[in-house]
Parts: sequence; C-alpha cells; structure tokens
Amino acid sequence: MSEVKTGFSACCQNCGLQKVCFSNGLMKEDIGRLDSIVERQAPLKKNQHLFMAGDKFTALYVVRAGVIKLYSFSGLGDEIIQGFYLPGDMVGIDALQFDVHAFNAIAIDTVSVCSFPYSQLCNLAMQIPNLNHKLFSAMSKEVNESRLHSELLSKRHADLRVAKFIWHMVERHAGRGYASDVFRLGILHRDVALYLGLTPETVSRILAKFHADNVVTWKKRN
Amino acid sequence: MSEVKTGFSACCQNCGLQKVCFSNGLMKEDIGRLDSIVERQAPLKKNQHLFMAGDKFTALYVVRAGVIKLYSFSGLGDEIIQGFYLPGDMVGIDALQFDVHAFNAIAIDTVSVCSFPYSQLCNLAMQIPNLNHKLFSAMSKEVNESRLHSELLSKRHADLRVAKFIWHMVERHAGRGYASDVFRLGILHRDVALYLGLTPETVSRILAKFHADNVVTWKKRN
DNA sequence: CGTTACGTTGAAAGGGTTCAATCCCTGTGG
DNA sequence: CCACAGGGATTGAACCCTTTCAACGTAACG
Repeated sequence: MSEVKTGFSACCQNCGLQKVCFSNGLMKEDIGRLDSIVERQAPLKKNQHLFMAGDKFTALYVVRAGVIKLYSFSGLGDEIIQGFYLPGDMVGIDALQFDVHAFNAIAIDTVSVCSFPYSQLCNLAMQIPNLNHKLFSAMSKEVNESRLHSELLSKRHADLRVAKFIWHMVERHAGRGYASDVFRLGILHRDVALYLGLTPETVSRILAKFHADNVVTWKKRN
Repeated sequence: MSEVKTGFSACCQNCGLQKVCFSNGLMKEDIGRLDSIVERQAPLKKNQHLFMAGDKFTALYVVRAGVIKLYSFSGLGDEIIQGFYLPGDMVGIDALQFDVHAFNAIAIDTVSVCSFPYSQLCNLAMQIPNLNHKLFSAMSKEVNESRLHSELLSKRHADLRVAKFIWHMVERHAGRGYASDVFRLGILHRDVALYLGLTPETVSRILAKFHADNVVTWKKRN
C-alpha cells in the first residue's frame, strides 16, 4: 500500500532504508556480517500478526515496508494502541525485559520485515562495539518515542493531540525521504483515535475543522 | 525521607537493592567488576537536578535512595512528568539516542544514586555477555514502564487513572520489599496530577472519594 | 506568629463522550 | 455493469465529567 520503494533489498548493503535503520553508521564490513544473520520471511498480509503478547521472544525486527501497529488490551475489551512502526523502525524491544512479548504487533498494510534472531544478534554485538551501541541507541529511541506518546496523551485539548500526531507523522515521513507534504496515511480513524485516547467521532470532527481552516487537505492526504 | 534502608552499601555486594538493581543475577565476580567502576557521589538535596535536558550524556544512574522525577516542558510553560524513579530504577536511558539528555531529572527527596560512567560500562558489557543482556533488559523495562504510563493516560475516567497509579506504586513498593500497604508517598498532588494528565483539584476530589469509600486511608498513607 | 506553599472545597462553564442516524466508499456477486 | 452489502466516516443533539477560577483551610518554616 504505502508508496514505499522497498528497493528490492536482498541484502543490507543496497537497502533503501540504510539511513533510518539502526545499522546506519556501521562499517561496510560489519553491515555484511549483520546481513548474514538477517532472516527475510514472506511478507505479512494485512491483519496478520508479527507476534502476540505472551509469545516467546526470539528475534528483533525492523520494518522494511508497510506499517506495524503495536497494541494491547486493558482490563476488559478496550484496545490500547502503543504505536505505529514505519519502515526502518525496530519492533520487538518490549520482549527483552522478560523474554516474552508484552504487546501484540499486527500488520496494518502488507508488511515485510527483517528479522534478527536475538542470540545471533547478541553474539555479533559482543564482537562489534559499534553495533552494540547502535542497539542501545535504538532502544533509547524507542523509550523517547514512547515518552512522546505520553506527552501527546497528556494534552488536554483534543485538537492539539491530533495536530501533534499529524505533525509527528509528517516528520517521520520526511525523515525517511518520502514526500512529506502529501502522503497516504493507511491508518484507520478508529486507530488514530485509540492512539490518541479519543473517540473516532472527535477525531473526525477535528479533522473536519482543520480542513475548513485549510490546514490539512484530503483524500486521505495531508 | 522515604523510609528506605539504604543499607550503607559501600559496594554492590552488600547492597540492599540487589534484587531490584539491574545487576541482579550476575555472578559475584562480575558484580565485583561492576562495583569497581561505580561512582558514588554526595547525595542530591531536594530539588537538585541529577541532569537536565541538553546535558551531555556521561553516565547511567541507579537510584539508591529517594525518588527522582523525570520531566520536561511542552510548547511553552506546562510541565510534563514522565515518571518517578524509585530505588533500584535506572535513570538516564533517554540520553542514549543522541548522547544528550532529552529530559530533566530532579530529586524529590534527598536522593543518592550510583553512577555508571557509560564508556566504562560499555567496555565491561563487551566482556560480560550477561551484563550486556541485563542492560538490554533494563532498557526494555524502561520502555514497558513508559507504555504503562501511556496506558494510564489513555484512560478516560480520572478515577481509573488515579486508582491504577496508586496500585502501580503499591506494586513497585512491594517489589522492593517495603511495606506495601502503608507507605509514604513523597510526591506532591501537583506532580501526581501532572503525571496523570489531570489537575490537582481533580486528584484531590478523587482521593477524597476513595477515602470516603474506605479504599484508601490517609495521612499521606495508603 | 506570620508567611508561604500546598491542599481542599464550591459553583459555573466548556469540551469530549455517547448514542443514534446517515453517508460514503469498496468489494462482491448476480 | 450495476446493485447491494458492510465497514468505516460523518454529523447531530444531549449528557456528563473535568476544568477553571476563586476562596478558604492547613501544615511547615523562619
């Protein structure tokens, strides 16, 4: 779906996502070694799970194309959305604490991922200090993203949340070199609402208001 | 302030926090090596900063006694509280992404911390696979805590947020072996409110309601 | 003993939720 | 090719809860 050039990356060296992948900045030689442990499975279809809460932890993933939604359930029934992962983002860090996944990860799109078996990744990291640091950095990034989410949720006014959310998505797209002023956001209003702690109706109304003010234009476009 | 037995831990070996510290589970010998790089400075006084946003990253910290508040500012003026760190918790992970601290860390209490200079910690981690894994695990824990915070904030009803917050604090105290049904929560209502995305007034009202229902009792007690 | 900072309590106002009805788009099957 | 079904988006009106603003109470500290 999303207009991503996957770049037909049979290997890391000519992957179009090098600038956003955690491998960015490693020496060519080291990237090669990393490449040798990557497993690239068949793409996930829409609504297929990458992993589910409770699954045993085996590997860290990097999104290659599409969007992954991380979510869980609270108390009874209500879904909580923790984040959306775009190409280049690392998924699965939640499982490192207990060797078991704490959340569910589902494909919103058709999604393909690079899979890094944890034990092998660890071995490699022990030999390549830079790689180890990159992993730390990626995890720190995950923490900070999550804190940003908290910041969003603590805004009292719904329009601020929506505005910041859109802005954040624009930035992430820009950081990936995609056209950032016009892009397809393959995320349901329902999911945006859940992510922002709002209802779909509210999101709809606010977007309508933005539209009226010509801040944002449509056809699933921004 | 908080009735913590600091245990006069001149070194890690006889520290009372071993069970909650990230070093938990390492071999005695390795803990010794870890101990050799720890720096234990003079305690922070109330309202003294451990680090501030923008500070260069030099070390990871583990709280030994007291409570650290992690916070930042949004847009203009309004404070956002990201979390409270109790003894045994690791602070400073936010800085790993860019080698610069993203948030402010301030002492709520009198606080003492163990400081682990990052470069030395890294060196050590490269030699002790278990230690490296513990670091990953600690970061994952940080991510998951943060996601829990998001979950709190996405609750619509204020009383649920407060209840879950108290419950979470009770659990954390219990996990540290403190009396979990009666403890001193050295956190201002103002700070609780900010952490929960509410106003102090609302928190006050809800606590009063809980009190009336005999769910929670007082004198800064639970 | 007065000052300051924090907590409580009250009443009014505003904004988001809720529930329900309608619309729109996509995909399906005749 | 068109009609229909179904999921999601939109819109409307009433309600409810939190915020806001203000005043008052209270504990700590010099």
